[in-house]
Amino acid sequence: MSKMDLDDRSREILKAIVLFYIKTAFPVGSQTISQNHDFGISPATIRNIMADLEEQGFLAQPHASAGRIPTEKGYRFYVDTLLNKGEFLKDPDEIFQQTEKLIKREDIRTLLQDTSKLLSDLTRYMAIVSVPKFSAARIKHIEFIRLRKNCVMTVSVSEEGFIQNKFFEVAEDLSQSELNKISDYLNTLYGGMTLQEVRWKLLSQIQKMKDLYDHLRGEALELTRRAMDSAPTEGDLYMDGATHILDLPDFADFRVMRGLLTAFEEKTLIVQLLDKYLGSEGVQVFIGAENPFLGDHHCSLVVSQYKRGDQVLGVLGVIGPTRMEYSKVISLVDSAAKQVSRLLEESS
Amino acid sequence: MSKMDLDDRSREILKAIVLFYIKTAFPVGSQTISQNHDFGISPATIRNIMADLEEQGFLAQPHASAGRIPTEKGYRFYVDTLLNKGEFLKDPDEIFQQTEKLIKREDIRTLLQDTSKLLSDLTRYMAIVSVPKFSAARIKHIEFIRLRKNCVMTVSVSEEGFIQNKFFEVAEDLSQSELNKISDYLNTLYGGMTLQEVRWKLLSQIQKMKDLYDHLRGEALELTRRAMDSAPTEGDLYMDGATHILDLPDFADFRVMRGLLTAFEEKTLIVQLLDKYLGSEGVQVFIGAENPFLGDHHCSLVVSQYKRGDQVLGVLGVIGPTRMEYSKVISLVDSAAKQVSRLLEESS
DNA sequence: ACTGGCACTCTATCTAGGAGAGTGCTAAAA
DNA sequence: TTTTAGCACTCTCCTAGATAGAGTGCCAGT
Repeated sequence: MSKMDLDDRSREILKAIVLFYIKTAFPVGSQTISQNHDFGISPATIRNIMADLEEQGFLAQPHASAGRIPTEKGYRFYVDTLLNKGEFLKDPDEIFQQTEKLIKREDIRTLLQDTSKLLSDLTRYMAIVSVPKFSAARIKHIEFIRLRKNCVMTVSVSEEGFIQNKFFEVAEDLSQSELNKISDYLNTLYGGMTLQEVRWKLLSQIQKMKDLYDHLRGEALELTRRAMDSAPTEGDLYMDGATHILDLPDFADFRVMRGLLTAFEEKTLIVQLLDKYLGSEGVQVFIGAENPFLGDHHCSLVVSQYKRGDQVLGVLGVIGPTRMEYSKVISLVDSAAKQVSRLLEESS
Repeated sequence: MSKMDLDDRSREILKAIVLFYIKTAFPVGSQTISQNHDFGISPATIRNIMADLEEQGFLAQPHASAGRIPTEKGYRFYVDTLLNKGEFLKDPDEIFQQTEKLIKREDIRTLLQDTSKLLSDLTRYMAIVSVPKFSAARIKHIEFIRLRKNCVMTVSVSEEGFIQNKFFEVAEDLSQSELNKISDYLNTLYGGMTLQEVRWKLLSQIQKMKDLYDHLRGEALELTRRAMDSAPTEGDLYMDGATHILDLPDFADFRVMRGLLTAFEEKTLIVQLLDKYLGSEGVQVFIGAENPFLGDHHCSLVVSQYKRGDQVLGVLGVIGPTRMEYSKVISLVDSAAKQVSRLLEESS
């Protein structure tokens, strides 16, 4: 057979090894395979095939006289071609419908947070859910509130129901009714645009400024500029189930576990990387070194985008050891992404 | 000497043992003490004193022929009477002023979150900061926003600048201008009251209802009721530096560490217990089993309240092993609480 | 092309023994 | 009466060696 093309029997055996290792976390020997499956061949033959698979890079031995474990290439082959539809969870969506009631939909952030918790509980791995960048969201409503003398707060609400708020000091004290006027004006003028668009429009269309100036007091202009200005909360991240990974034998090595957890203390970096590497539609699987930020931690990443209409809002997914129950996790992540999208879409 | 009254020399030795153990995490032997201090007595004498201290419950031996380690009672005595003012950090406040710039004060939640991060970075233990219960906060502003057909969102802002938001479906579609009227009415009528007070007033003063009914459409009443109704976000909790505890030799026992971390996955429980056990003013220290929720985890808790005016808003503090650098942590927590209070107070 | 047999390798586990640290006790010294 | 030196004892930790077990690779036979 050609170097990269495996015959059926080799595939079956590779699959058996991957599945067994996923289940037990122990290196798999030829005898184990022969006992648990009825391939009709002896352990010796299996040994030969295993040696071939190792030569081609799908398997590896932890040490010379141990069983085989899958390499990252092995997992990749398993996920890409060995994992067929029938092996996904029968009804992941049903699970989500059962647990839908758990999700308090009073608040979108709560929805995302609950989804994160749910994913980690169901998979027993670590779940992540990214919170959309606010600056890309369409503004539904903007409001200025006078907190106290010379101190004003703005609250912006996006069409999806996300909220951003911001404080600032102003030189001249503005009354609440004056602030209301500014709010009203902005809402009619800029409603439905993204923060970025508003900012751009505000800065470029100077002639509009005159118009604004006529309606409002001078400070209002400055106030508006500052409301739009400065980096707003760029994507945040929810994480759950970090303690699950303490239970995994894969992370028995203290340093690996620690490295993994500290990597996640810098959430913003993770969000940026997620943004960058998540191009295509649907569930994506990154195995081991394929993902840049969990590189040396023997981790895999299963993620999918969630969206509203055709706008991608954020990503959600699961992080676990490379030795992960891919079939289960992939279907759960897929299902969760669809569920969140559906809830955001609902009656839009 | 009486059973509970230690003479000066015993105190000095107890203190030396506590300090040494805090520094090294190894059981302290009589020779170690005699070498590192010049008490002018021989190891044998120290041994006798140590035996006395053990009998009185201040020290314990991990096993029969090992050095001594402090018991919880030992730590308690150290914190209460052996730790004198001079040993606190010289200028904890200076540290905070240096790092004050780190704190983006655009958002109160961010202030609290940054404080939590700062505390954990400075102490290298785990930091917690509780977010005030919203229902007890005075409402500064309430706003209804029409998100889409039959779906309304309310945003409430407290005087301190905390935000709560909530979605709900309404039977009849209300326009934004109608919602604005409701907002205006509620703001004039109920501004400055707590959510609890508003709810109570709304339910009890039925005659007021008539008034409200005259001003607004029928659904508005229902809307208002629902805005005030249902458990709002009861105190949340920020945590930082959980990974620090992975570095501590005290938590080398996997189960202890795991238990500790999972205890914190249920944040709400911790918040409730904090509320309950935090009576008095200033910094409080709970050592080992003295605190109910970290009981068997060899943990101590150093917490203080932060407030605005004379209203206690929440608590902040540090969780670490019983073998904790109390002098440093106590001054940092004290300083942090004062700093947060000051920032909340500022120009109020 | 497959299989059984066999020698070999490597790990994990158990045990024994020795080094080291620290204690408690006793008897002598202050 | 208090402190000290000496000493036997105990317990942990580390190391080394021996053993069992699992799994492999290879070879010769089917």
